[in-house]
Amino acid sequence: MEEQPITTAYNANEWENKLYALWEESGFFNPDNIDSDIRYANILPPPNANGELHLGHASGYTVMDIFGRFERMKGKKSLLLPGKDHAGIQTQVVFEKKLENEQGITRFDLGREKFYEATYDFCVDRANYMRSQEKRIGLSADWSRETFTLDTEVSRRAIETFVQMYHDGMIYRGERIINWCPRCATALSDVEVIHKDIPGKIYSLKYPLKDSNEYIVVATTRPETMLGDTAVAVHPDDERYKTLIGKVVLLPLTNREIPIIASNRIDKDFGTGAVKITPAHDPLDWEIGRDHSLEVLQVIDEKGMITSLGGIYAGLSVMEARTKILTDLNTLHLFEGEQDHIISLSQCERCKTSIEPLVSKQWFVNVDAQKYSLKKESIKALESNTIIFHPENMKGQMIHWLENLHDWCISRQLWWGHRIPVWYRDAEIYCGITAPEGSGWEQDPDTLDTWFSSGQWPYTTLGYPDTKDVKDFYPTDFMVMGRDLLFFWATRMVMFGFYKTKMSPFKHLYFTGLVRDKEGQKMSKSKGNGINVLEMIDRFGADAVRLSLTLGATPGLDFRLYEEKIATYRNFANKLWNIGRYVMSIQNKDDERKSGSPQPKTDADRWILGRLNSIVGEITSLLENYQLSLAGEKLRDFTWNEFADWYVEIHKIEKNDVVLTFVFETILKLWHPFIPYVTEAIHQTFYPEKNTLLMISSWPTSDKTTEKPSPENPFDLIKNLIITIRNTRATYHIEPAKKITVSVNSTSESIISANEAMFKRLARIEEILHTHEQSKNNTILIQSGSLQIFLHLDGAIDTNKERIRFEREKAEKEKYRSLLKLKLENKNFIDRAKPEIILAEQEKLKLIEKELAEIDHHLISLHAL
RNA sequence: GGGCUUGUAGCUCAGUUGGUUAGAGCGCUACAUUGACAUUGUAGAGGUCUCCAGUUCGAAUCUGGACAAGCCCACCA
Repeated sequence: MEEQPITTAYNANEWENKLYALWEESGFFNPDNIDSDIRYANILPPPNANGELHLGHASGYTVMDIFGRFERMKGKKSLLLPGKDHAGIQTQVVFEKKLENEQGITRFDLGREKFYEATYDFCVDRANYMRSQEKRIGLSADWSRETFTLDTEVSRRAIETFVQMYHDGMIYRGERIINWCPRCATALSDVEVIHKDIPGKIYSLKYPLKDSNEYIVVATTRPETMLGDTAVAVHPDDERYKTLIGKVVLLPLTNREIPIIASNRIDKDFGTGAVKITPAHDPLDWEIGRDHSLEVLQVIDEKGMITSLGGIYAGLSVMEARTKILTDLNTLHLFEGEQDHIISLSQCERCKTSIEPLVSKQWFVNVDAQKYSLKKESIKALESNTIIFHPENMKGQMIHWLENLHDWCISRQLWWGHRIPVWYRDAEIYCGITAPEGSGWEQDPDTLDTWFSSGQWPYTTLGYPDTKDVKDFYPTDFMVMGRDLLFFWATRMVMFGFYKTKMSPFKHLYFTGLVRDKEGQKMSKSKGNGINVLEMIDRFGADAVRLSLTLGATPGLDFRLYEEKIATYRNFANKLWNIGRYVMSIQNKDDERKSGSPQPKTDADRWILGRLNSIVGEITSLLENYQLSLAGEKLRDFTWNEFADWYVEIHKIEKNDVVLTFVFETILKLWHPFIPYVTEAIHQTFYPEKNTLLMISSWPTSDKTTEKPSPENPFDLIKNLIITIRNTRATYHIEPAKKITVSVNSTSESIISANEAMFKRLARIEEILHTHEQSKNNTILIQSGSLQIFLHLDGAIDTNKERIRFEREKAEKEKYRSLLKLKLENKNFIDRAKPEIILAEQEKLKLIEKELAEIDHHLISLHAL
């Protein structure tokens, strides 16, 4: 790639597109170009083809890409397979609106075929746009394998499953009560209906008994449905109504005769305890109606209007009918009253129109069929831990949902989607992939629920059953989705996967939380509190956005995002870039590459290499255990607080270019999955001529045999000593520029001498006096473990300040000492803890005792002053 | 009605088999421009880990309960 200027600050905008092109051209997004026997696969959730990249996508993609890149660097053939979803109902709603707004026409003006073609073109166009946005977040997906749910092959495989299930007796067509959206004019499954509690009224209506002056009072929130009542139900044990069971009611307004029946589904304590039964327009009434073979009268049609069965109310809308019926009942003195009541309103998930429960002929999946029970088989598989859930509790939720699963309505009265593979000729019915031989056959006009095809996504995309990709990559390793998709998508994939392929479609199922705003509110267009991902990428860089979406986020739990947060991660990317600039400046000066096997010379070298070694081990194991956030945070702390703040500073005094370069290059590799752009940018600047990619460099390994650092590690002693000196200088308001003299006694001499240059520089020391006599006049004692030095202050020391400083230190240490003592005197602790831990604790105690003794000693001499 | 989740510094959150002298980032205070970085550095203040009981030698961590917040599911008309 062309050379980039090494700017003072990292400029993400100037790098990102070029780096992405570099990766894409390398061909390594495609696992076929990676030489390995180990494979890793993650089928990416297909976003709706009509959409735009939002934070939800970005957070999922970041998780997927981090693991994809991690596995690739570990040397696996790593496949991230992208795709797009036709999103049946949603796309049709969007596109119909577009037609209406732009051309003032409906889908009927175009006709089914033309409408389908136009929608297809629209999707292709939008998909291209969407793809370009997916690339911006740095997604290392294999675009050569990208699929669309309506691709010929993908469709055929999804349809094949319908046919197979049909012949296995798991799919049937039946007349049942379903959720009907009058606006979308289609049936919906239960999950596509949302419930919203709204304030409303519950009305009490008097139903006169036949041949009597008595009434039975029923309570209802939907009086208009009374036109279709075919019974009144009471609980069999309800004393108030026991004598009425079996009697006949004269339904007001229509004067139809309907029976009073007993059903134990009725709650005696709710309302009046008597319920009007409308089998055609209420799910519970439908069930009761079926139990008692009641007549089903459809009085509301598919547009939400009263049908001709509604007599004088025919042609009115539901709400008009409600008002008129209440007025009419009032006139007849049959309206007893109304009460405020919270109504659970059912709405279409897509267009928010009120759902009308209707009886309709639809296709259903029998989830508990005799030959194969999707429900039971899935639960069985989940209970045997075939899939590892992140977080774990989602598994229980899925099982619970499956246990309560009803048959799934899969036919939609839409034009956009997979056409149901069933043909009719008079009474004949045929189910198959293609139309049957002979003439006169007509295909079912309905399409399949979107989730019927996306539920099969992991294997239809790979080409189940017999392609090479299936053999190589199925079952897949990893699946990520927002927690809101648990019931829509995850459960369907589990059910289909076990049925069709006899195995779990993925080994790990990872849920991201929902992104919320700074106040914890859901982001939405209407609230105007949304954050535009692409704008954030433009302003802060994709790496910053990636970090802001993963660090501090817990699987399955919502998290808050706001600009300041993204900005701090932009600052981190910049920090890394500038560490890179420092490392590069060393290299350029010497005009040779210093990378190689690092040989430690100083205590600092040994320290940083030891720390690096444990960080490599920790990060690797955290990532292998899906602990993204923790891995990233540890890495950031190491990079910034240990490497940059200490080792880089020390390198300015005691140079070991090989160690510096080695540690930095290792850090770059560890960071690459999280922040691919800035790390690759640094790598490309490092080795412009070498044509290597950090993206496919090998993941660092840790040396597990290395000895563990002890608390008396020389570098840590010096480091703490320096911190204590800085602290004391601040207490005494000694100007940072002012250098001071210290005295060192014999016990501390060797460590101080070995680190003299860096110690002098970092603690701002002028001169080190080596005295065997502890000079106490006009000096302040500073200690760090067994290390002791005395600061010489020119003026008289402030005994009061000193005393406060030491009293405070003493109190802290005494607290610690008592805790240690308690622990070590504890029999159970001594019995159970590992010997090396006990030893370490004992060592700590000894050290504390020694320090405390020194402090006491010092306090006495302070008193003497 | 059932289920799930959360409650740790002013704010956002870590803290994974119970043992660290409870952490980070932002914000705040005081200094600082020393060979990359002010998108920076040094130091500091700030927490009875929501509350109550229990298990334990030891609990932010485990158990039970209370309180608060949020989410999901469900056919109370």
